[in-house]
Amino acid sequence: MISDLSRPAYECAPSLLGALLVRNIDKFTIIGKIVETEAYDQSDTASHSYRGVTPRTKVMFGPSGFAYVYFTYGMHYCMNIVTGQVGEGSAVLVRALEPIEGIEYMRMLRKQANVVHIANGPAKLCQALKITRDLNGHDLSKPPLQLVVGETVSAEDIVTTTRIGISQNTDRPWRFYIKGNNFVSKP
DNA sequence: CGGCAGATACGCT
DNA sequence: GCGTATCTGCCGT
Repeated sequence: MISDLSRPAYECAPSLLGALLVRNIDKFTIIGKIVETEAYDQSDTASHSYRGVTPRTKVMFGPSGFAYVYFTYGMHYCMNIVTGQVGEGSAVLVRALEPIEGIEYMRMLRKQANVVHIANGPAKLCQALKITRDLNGHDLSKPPLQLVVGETVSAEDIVTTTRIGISQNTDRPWRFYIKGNNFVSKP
């Protein structure tokens, strides 16, 4: 079983490092290890959930263990894992994956030969795993996209920093990544 | 490799 | 209208 996702996002985010995302597309299986995450919650002006429930953000307020996929910049998808209690509006943004299986398939989807650049960013990994709006609200305990237990990352191998790409609450230390991992977006 | 512009749709003011 | 939890290509060093 995956770590308890009913906890606050800033606690789940570091504990999700090392977990695996398993994606089934037709007969192919793609697996990536989570190496970088960020926490967002309702008390946070940088979070989509800050202004309450809307059609777009309602998944964030639902039960934990579901996928919140949003579209931004007119062309990119990003994927979150919903955390916390029902009604709380919190989630963990998956910012980077280390490709484990199905690398050739990911290369094709990304049109990118260099493995390091296949999934080292939130929109890149959605391209690599073919994650779109269809998977918004998907239960991550079931195919075609599952969150499963991977390696355990010890606390001393987790680096904590401020978050990337936001203009509010930039001082919150809510970004986490695996120390020394080459597939992190910005080490 | 670092910095910058451009792409481009949609939710919310 | 405006700003966006981003990426890529193009430029200069």
